[in-house]
Amino acid sequence: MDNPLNLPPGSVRSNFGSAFYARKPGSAPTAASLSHALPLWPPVPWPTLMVGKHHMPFPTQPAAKKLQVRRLSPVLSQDLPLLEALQVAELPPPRVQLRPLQQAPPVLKQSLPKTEVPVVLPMRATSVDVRWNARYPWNETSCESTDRTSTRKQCKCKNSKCLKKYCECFASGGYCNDCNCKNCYNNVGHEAARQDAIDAAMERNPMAFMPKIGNIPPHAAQNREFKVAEGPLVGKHMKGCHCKRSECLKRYCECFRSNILCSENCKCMDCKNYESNEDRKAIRRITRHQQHLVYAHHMQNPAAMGITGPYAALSPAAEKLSNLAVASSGRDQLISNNDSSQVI
DNA sequence: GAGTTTGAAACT
DNA sequence: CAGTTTCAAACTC
Ligand SMILES: [Zn+2]
Ligand SMILES: [Zn+2]
Ligand SMILES: [Zn+2]
Ligand SMILES: [Zn+2]
Ligand SMILES: [Zn+2]
Ligand SMILES: [Zn+2]
Repeated sequence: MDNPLNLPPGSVRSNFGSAFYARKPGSAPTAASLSHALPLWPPVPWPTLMVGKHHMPFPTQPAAKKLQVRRLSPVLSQDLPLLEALQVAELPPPRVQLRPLQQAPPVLKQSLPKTEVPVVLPMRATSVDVRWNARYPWNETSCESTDRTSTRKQCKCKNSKCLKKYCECFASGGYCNDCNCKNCYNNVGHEAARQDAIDAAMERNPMAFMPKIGNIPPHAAQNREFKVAEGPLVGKHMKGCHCKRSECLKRYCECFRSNILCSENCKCMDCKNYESNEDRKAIRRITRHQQHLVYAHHMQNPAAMGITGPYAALSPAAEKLSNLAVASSGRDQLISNNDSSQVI
């Protein structure tokens, strides 16, 4: 969505490989990594892997998981098409393919602070969500909002020209569109510079524009049902987070903001983003509640939402709840007890 | 709205 | 690779 103009989108699809390779014939490292990466990737971006370690604080199981997977080639061919269908995403296109398409969709933007749903694609097939970048969860579930609102957040970059991954628009492979950035080069008027930036980012990290969250659902994928909305979490962050102070229960954590549990890929400290954690459950509960409130509010007065903080648009009641959540996560005592019963 | 905190991305 | 700096979002007040 949002990629208005341009589109690079396609990229994802079938052309991963080509895209990668396409660019600089020269870069050795890149090529090397890619080559080995390629085989695995095509379809679902991150097939699976697993393993690992993870220090789970408690007994809980690693939520994460174990999945196994296998399959490679066969999948490839199949999946590709699927992916293509589902995803519309955008990826920075290799230079070659740029297409000047134009026009930007209307895009509506906005939404609540939204939580990001990781998404699950209910639909057809397969799978997974692929979000291009955890930093930007825009993904909306297809069913839900798909049509309308293509939610996208507007960046407010000031020093990066929106040509570094610090910019969420750029990081997600999209162009800035109706953002509040300054000195923005992430637009069709600066295509050359943008492409150079893409190349540079890819050179630093060949997987720079690959989805950060991989799902893995061999079987899950096949079962359409899944838990559609909400569920906690399907998928895992491929690089894992490295949080030190947020306990992975604040949006500073990419796993948390993508609504997925931390996995063995994460190297976080004092992580509470694991299945059995009570603080996490409480927060999720509240978040959900907020969404409802917000949604309701939104319905009433669409114009109301703002840009402000996460809870800004919430009704007072919601705000209180959110505060409560925060407090609880912190360390207070009461929280947990109070909720003794519930949760998810 | 200004100021602080946070962790990814970039840089050395 | 580790350590540091930069950056913009998330959060706080
Ligand atoms: Zn930007
Ligand atoms: Zn932008
Ligand atoms: Zn911009
Ligand atoms: Zn984390
Ligand atoms: Zn994590
Ligand atoms: Zn964690």
